[in-house]
Amino acid sequence: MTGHTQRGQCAKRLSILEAAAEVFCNQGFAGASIDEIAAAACVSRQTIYNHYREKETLFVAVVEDVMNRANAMLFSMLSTFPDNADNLEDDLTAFVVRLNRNCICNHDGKFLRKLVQMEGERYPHLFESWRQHGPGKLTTALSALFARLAHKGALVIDDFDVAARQFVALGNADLQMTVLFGGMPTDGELEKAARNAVRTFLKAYGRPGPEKASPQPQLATVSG
Amino acid sequence: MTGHTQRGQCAKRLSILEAAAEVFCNQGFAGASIDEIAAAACVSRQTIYNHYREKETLFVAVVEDVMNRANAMLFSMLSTFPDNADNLEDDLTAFVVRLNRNCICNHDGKFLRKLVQMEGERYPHLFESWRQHGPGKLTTALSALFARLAHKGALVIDDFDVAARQFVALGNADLQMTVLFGGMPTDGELEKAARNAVRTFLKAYGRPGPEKASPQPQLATVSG
DNA sequence: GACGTTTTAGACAATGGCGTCTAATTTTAC
DNA sequence: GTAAAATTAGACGCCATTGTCTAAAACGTC
Repeated sequence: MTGHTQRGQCAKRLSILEAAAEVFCNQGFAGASIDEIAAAACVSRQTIYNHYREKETLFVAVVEDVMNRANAMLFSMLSTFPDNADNLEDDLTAFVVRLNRNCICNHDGKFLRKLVQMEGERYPHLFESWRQHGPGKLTTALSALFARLAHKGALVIDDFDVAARQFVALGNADLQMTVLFGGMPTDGELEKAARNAVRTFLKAYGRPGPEKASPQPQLATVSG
Repeated sequence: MTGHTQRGQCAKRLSILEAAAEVFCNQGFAGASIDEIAAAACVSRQTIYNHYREKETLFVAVVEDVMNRANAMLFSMLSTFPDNADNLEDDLTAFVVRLNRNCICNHDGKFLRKLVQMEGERYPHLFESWRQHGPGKLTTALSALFARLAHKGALVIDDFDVAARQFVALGNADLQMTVLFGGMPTDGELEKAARNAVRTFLKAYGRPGPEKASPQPQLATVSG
């Protein structure tokens, strides 16, 4: 190894991280065994100890890895905000669908939620970082978006932060159980959930003006 | 033992269940040790094996015990619904405060949430029962309440089930992080969160009629 | 006070996981 | 091709935990 190391290592590393994420997620930190991780990664136990000093080191590395992926995904999502106020309902709906699919209900989202619940108190620094870069970034960005839209007159909002948190909460309202048990909703469920969420959000915060926010005022909602 | 057994046992049983709940919640099933539970319960290890055949038996008993308490609490809450439409905002707010304090953010709520996340896949029957008797009962009851209120003309709702889920989701929107990390919000936070939730809910579903739903249309919201 | 039950402390074997070590083998770099 | 580095399988010591067992103590009831 003459300096820039990585290559054969890299494949093994990724294999280990992936397998460890799976096993930690299913068994928890205490329940996960290094041997099981090694087997799942098709790697010898010693190789794991070669890369990570001990079980805890591996665990922290796994969490950081998943967090990085999740953060990158969130960041790429936040750059696709709807910025003009035409088609606001459809744009927001599409955003919620993608947010739920790519950040909340996906593999990494499930992993982080489980881990925060299970080991959050044991690694406060790790999960404080998650909070800031995940939910924190999301609500901050949403808050800014809503401020822009309110400035344009497309929304009527008194507290942008509250509205942002409520937006996220509404986006998950119909998926709570699926999400809690780790399932992935179907495309249809994602679509329905997002539509219900945005419809209610706009009923509460949409401009009351030209009666355009909700096209069919009294039609039955797509039920969950 | 002359027939109806229980008495000295009962105290020990409760002590064991309480301690086990604490330890299981903090360490997870795999991480919890019988000795630690015994020590926390001020009981010898053999006594535990005397009441519960093995670790898993104890675990199931603990979950069922907590679920029963939580269900009883929820049931008592559901009987205190606001039923008349005057003071709807205040009544709903008070309900959300109590719901969050007594069912969502309290000890048992935290325990069940953690356990559902951690071990839900390993005990599907147990947690299906939780889902039905907990969140299921809650949204059903809320749905019925909203139907009554809509019938009276106090609310305008197209899909009662969706509205019920959204109501719960909004009630937690401002507390997500506190709840996730197992903390108990202060009274002030509970009050603010509930008020924000109900205000938004009524903006979306309140009768638009005599401009009474939101007393100060454009005043700043109590921010979270 | 006597008897049956429950509890207790501790010893005990069995299991399984962690982390180390070694010697052989494979991969990589040059 | 050769040397350095990485990987592997497996054995090993160590420790924690589970669940059993036993003999003594505490308890409750009559």
